Amino acid sequence: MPIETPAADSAATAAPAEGQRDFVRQIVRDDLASGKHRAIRTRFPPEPNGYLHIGHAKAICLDFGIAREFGGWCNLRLDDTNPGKEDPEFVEGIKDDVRWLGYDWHDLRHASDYFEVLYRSALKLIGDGKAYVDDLSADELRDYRGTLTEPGRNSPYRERTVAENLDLFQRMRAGEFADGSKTLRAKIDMAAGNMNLRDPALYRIRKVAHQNTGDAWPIYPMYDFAHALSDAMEGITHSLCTLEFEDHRPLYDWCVDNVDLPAHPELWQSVVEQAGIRTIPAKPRQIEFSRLNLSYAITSKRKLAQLVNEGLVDGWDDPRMNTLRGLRRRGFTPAGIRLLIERVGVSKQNSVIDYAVFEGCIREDLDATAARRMAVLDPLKLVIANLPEGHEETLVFANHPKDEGFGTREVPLAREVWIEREDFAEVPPKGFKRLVPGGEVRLRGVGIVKCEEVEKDAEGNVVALRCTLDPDSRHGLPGADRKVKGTIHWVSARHGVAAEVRLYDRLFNVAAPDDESDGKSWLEHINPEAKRVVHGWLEPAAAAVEPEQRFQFERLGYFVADRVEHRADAPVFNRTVTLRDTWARQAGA
RNA sequence: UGGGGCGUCGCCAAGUUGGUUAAGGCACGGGAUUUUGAUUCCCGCAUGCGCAGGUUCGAAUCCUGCCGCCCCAGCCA
Repeated sequence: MPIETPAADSAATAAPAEGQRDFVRQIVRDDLASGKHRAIRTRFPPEPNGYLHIGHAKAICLDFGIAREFGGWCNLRLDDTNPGKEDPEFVEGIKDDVRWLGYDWHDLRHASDYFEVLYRSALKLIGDGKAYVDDLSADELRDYRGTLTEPGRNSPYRERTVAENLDLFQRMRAGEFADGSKTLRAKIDMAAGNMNLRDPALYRIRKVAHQNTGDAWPIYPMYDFAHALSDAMEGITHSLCTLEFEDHRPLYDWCVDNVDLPAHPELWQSVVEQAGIRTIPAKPRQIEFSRLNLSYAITSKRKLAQLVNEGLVDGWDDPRMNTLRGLRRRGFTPAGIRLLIERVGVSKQNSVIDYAVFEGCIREDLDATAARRMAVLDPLKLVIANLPEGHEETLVFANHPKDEGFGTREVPLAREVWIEREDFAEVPPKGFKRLVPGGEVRLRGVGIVKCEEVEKDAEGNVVALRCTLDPDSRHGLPGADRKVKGTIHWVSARHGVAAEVRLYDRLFNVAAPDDESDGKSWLEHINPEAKRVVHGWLEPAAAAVEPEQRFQFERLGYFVADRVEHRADAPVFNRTVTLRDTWARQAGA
C-alpha cells in the first residue's frame, strides 16, 4: 500500500451517496420497498481484452457502489467467451484497477465457469424446439438476415428435427465440424423489427485454446446467451449496462425465461457443486444507462491500444492515458474519480462531460488530502543581500493551510534562493502582483523582500536578483502583517534537491478528437505538448517521500511522486493538474 | 409507419399519478477573507422546459402533429 497523506483515509471511503436519486437507484429502492428483492446483487462484467479506462469507472462505481449502498454485493465477472482476443494479463490489470478504485467483489467469476451450464441450457432449448443448428456460412447468414427495413428469411435448416439438432449440436461440441461451418441459433423471428431477434447465434465453433478452459471446448457461447445466463446463475437482481444494449434486452429476457434456470436445477446444480460454487439462480433485470464520455479524451479500446502499440505514448500506464492505470500514475485519486461519477449523475441521455469537471473533482479531493510543499520548476536566483554570507536557518511550515492534522515540517533557508522565473517581471503586465524592479513581494514564510538590483548576462537575460529582506516583516513578527500585493514561493539554493518533473496536459488539443467530420483523423489531434519534462528544485521535505505520495507544490499544482521511477535521491514527479488559475485565465483572455 | 432510445440554463441533472416563484452541482459574473492570483464564504445566474397546436381554472408534466440526435444488419462484447 502506498503511504497516504493523513486525510486520505476518510476520502478513500465510499462517498455518501445518500442523496443520489437517479433512475437506477430509484428502481432499486422500489424493488426493495415492494419486497420484490430482499437484497441487491449486481455484477461488473468486463471482457478481459484490454485495460480499464475512465469510461469503465462509471460502470464500476454504479455496479459496486449501488450494491454497497443498499447492503448487497457485487461480483466481478470476466466475460471470457471469445478466446484468442482475451488475455490473463488483462484480468490481473482489471482486478488491480477495481481494487484501486476502492471496491471489493463478493465473488470473482468467469463466464467460462458456466460453460457446462450453458451447454446444457442449449441442449434444453433444442429439446424444446427453440434452437436449431444452422449450416449457413457467415456470408449467407448476413444475406438471410435482411436489412433494417426488410425482414429476413428463414434458413433452409430452420426446420430440422429436434433429434437431428441434438445430434448435430453434440457433434459440434465433440469437435467434429470445422470453424464457421455451423452455428446454433435461437428460433425466434426472422421478421422481427429488432435485428437481435432474427434467430441470433447462440454458439459458434472456434477451435481455439481458451485462457481458462484450455482446449476443453471447440464451441463457445455468444455474448447474449452467456451474459444473460451468467447473470441468472449468480442470482443477479439488477444487471446494469450501457445504452447500446437496450435492444438486446428482449433477447436477454428470452434467454433467461426460456432456459429458466431456477426451475431446472439439472442444468446447473451438479456443475456448481463440482466447482464448489454456492449460488441461487434467479431472474435478473437488465437496466441501461448512458456511458461516460469526456471531452478531450478517447475511450475506445481499439484507439487506446493503438496509442500504446504505435508508441505514441509510453504504455498503458502512461500518465497521458485515460486508462485507470494511466490516471493512477498521473496522480488522479480514486476518491476524485468517484466524485466525478457521482457529480455526473446517471441517466439515459447521451452526453459529453467537460474535461474541466474531471479536473475540478481531482482538485477538490487533492486540496483536502494533499500536503503542501514548495518546488521551483523554472528557477531564477534571488540573493537576499542583507543576510550574511553562509547564513542558514530552519523555518517551520504548516503542511496544510486549513488542517492542522497534517502537522508541520522544517524548511531550510539560506542567503540564496530559487524563485519561479515568471514571478519576476522587468516590465510587469497590468495587474501583476509579483516581483518587479524596486518592488516588494513576500517570500512565503520568510518575510517581505525588495528587489534592489537586476543582474543580467551579456545577452541581457536576467540571471539573478539582489534583494533586501525587511527584518521587521519576518514571519511571526508584528511587522509581518504589513500588506504587500503578492506572495511567492521559493526553494533554498543550497538545500534544494534537483528533480525531474513531468508536466502533463490533455492528450488531445480538440474537445472531440473522435469527430472526424472535418476530415482529420483523431491521431492528428494529439497534443504534442501533453508531456513536457523539466528539471527543477524541491525543498528537501518534498524529495524524501515514497512513490505515489501526492502533494500540492504551492502555487503550481498537484504533483505525485512517480510510482515506478521516483527515488528519494533522484526524485521524479508527475504533475497531476495545475491549480485553478484565475490570473492566467484573465491574462490569457 | 423497420425496431429501440433520448430531447429541461454553457456542461451535467432533478422534476413527468398536471397545481404556489422550474431542485442541485459544475462553469460563469460580482463581492468578502487569504503569507498559495489556491482554498473558503456570500450574492447573482432558465417568464421558460426541442417546435407547433390542443385539453384545462391551471401543463415541463396530458393529447395531436412535426423537428432533431443516438443505437441496431459480428459466427465481437
